[in-house]
Amino acid sequence: MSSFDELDDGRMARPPSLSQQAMVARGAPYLDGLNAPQRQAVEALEGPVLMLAGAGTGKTKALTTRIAHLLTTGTARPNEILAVTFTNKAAREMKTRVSSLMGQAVEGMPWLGTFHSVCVKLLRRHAELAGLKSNFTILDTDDQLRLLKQLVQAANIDDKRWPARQLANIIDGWKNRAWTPAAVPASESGAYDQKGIALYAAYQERLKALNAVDFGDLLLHVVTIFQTHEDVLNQYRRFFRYILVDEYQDTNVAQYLWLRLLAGGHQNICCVGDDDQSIYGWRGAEVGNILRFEQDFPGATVVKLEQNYRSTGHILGAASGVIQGNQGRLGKTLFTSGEDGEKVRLIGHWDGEEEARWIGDELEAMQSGTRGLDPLSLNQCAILVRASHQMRAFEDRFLTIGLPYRVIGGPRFYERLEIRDAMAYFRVAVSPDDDLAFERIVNTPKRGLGDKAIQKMQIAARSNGVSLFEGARLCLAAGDFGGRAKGQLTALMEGFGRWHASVLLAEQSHMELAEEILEDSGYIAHWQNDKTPEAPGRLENLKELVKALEQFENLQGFLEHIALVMDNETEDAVEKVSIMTLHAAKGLEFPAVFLPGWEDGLFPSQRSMDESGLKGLEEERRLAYVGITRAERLCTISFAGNRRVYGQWQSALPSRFIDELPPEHVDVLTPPGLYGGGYGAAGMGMAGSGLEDAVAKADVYNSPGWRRLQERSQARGVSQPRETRNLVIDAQAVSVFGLGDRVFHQKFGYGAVTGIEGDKLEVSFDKAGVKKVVAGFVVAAGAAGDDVPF
DNA sequence: GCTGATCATTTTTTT
DNA sequence: AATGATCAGC
Repeated sequence: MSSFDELDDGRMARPPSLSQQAMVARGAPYLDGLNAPQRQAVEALEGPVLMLAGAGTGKTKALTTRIAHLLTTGTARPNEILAVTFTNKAAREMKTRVSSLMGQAVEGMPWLGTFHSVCVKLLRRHAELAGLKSNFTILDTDDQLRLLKQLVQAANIDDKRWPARQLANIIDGWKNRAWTPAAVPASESGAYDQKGIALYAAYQERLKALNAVDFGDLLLHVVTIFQTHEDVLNQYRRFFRYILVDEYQDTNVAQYLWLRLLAGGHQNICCVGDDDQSIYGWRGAEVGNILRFEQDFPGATVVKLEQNYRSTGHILGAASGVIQGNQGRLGKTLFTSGEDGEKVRLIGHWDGEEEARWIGDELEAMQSGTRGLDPLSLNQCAILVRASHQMRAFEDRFLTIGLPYRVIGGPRFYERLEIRDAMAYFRVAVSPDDDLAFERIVNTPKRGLGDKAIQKMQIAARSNGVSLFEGARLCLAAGDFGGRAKGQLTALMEGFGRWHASVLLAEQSHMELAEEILEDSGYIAHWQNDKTPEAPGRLENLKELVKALEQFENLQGFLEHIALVMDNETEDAVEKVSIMTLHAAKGLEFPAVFLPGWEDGLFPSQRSMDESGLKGLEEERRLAYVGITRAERLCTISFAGNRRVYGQWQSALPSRFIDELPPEHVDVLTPPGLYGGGYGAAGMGMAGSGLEDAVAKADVYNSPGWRRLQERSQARGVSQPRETRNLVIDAQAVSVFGLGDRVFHQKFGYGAVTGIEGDKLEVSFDKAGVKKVVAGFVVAAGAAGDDVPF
């Protein structure tokens, strides 16, 4: 195990060097660029500090300057500062910015990293206290799931009725709350058909036997060690003299306990966060942590950063209006000294495809500059969606018009099948007793080893108390396999014998070794023989994987890195518009932002509201706030009346969040396609404009939500399109339908009303079957719809 | 043991 | 609509 040099606490009191004293005396230059609250947050070095930093208020600047200040004044040395973030990206950015503030590379800030990477370091030092060896492996969610599935099946549970995935979520939830199996409260005993707690215990036993941990364990084990070994805890309380925490609103209970334990002595903890940007509640984050900070750390200095340097006045106004709908906020009011800029634009569309089409056109127009705005490059534009399935409409559209785009946070490189297979090969080569990895690839490519064969190996392994790898060897020796299986498995085992020796001796470069493994195991050939269209891409990815090895000393180092750093940031020279989820957008900013899909049920997400009620709705609202505040200059919100979800057409009302936008900050755009000629025909290039479309679309624009918008725009003197005025059906028309009425729907055709629930109708359509539709989207047959030819 | 066909399922996801 | 999982048949 490595020495404790990073943790040297031998010289607690050190006089600042002369240069440091001189620096303090003349006022450090890095402080000059700060506003008053930022400066206060930077200079309050001792004791607990809560920095409430609204979106775009320069929180990273304050945080990094604080670190620089700690170092420059000689208050702390680099290795005495514990600074934790949630993402590798955030950690990297902090490192870079501290370095540039200091005017030199920061030598060893060994404890600036993600919660998980810091915990890995700690756990490797004290693995034995958690019943592990210090070279434990870190399982990803895939391994975790396969392991749980085995346990579920071993317990004779019908994994159809009780999916392993569900158990994984339950266990993750418990770990997030820092509950070991013994500590799970009785109130949870009903989980997973009463068997949850027992399976959790069995799972932890298996992990220990495998010398492995999952992501949740990294924190849980360290917290447990701190709680049960006071000497260890006290040691670290002395080492980490100053603690800084980024995105505090996203901490879960385990992380909270971890921080409280470490800060328990000196209380030199500075937490930065924004309760209005807490959007990971479904992942165990507790907004309560930040709301309770002052009780948890009495005497805390609370600093609010409210001056926004990112967005225009209208954008901030719209965001503030929306977030005000939430209860129990700590309450910040963002302001800017900049200009009001463009109002937030709001536009409704007939369906998701039209929404994508319109945004595509807008993006093209913006590149040459519109509305007096400077031309924007695609790199400066982003489309932020609630759910990833919304991305497809945009991808389809952008591919057809040849608009370059990049999807952020999509399927990640290291999560791809072929990469995971290859890494499993590497894992076995490094540690042959990595059972999960061995099991993954023992029959990939096909070696004639099916379930039965693997079962034999497992029995052999378990009854002899050895690894699966040794179990396979025993089975071979016992002559359990014949024919093809025997030959191929023998070859594979011999291969691993060679490769493992090569890892130990390090006689050849690890890149050569990696290539040899993939080649000689037949894995490359496996994809070369594969006729599916994605096979060439997979081979390409494998090449890239080997290339990525270059940056590492050896395979072990690579695997360690990969377990914790799964990001796939590919900087691209080509200008592209970014498409990502709202979650992925947190912390980013763009001059122009599009927020499509603001429909009730999609955003706010129905599921979120069903599962978490008001809490869920408030988290959705914070997501809306995060979305709007990503925009610097232009923010465009849109919704579609109809959308295809899981292959079925569904109608929806505009999001309730749209009604929460303060009208004075919003510009309601005229519905496209409603002009006979003009914009609709020329600009949109749409088929079927004119009366036919106007009649059909009148239904959408007659929905209650849309009518509210119309009223709003009318009130502000914006004229609505000529055609719609004549076609607006009175509000009562919505409730006019009765059971048995014949109705017409644009997508589903004619049908009869079979049920009424509030503003929703159940309609039995002649061709499309029974569907639930919003009353606003159907027309009484014999009224407007009948005369329209389709 | 492997392959193809049918059937059910479908959020957001820092590590 | 598309993907993944399971099951029947070879």
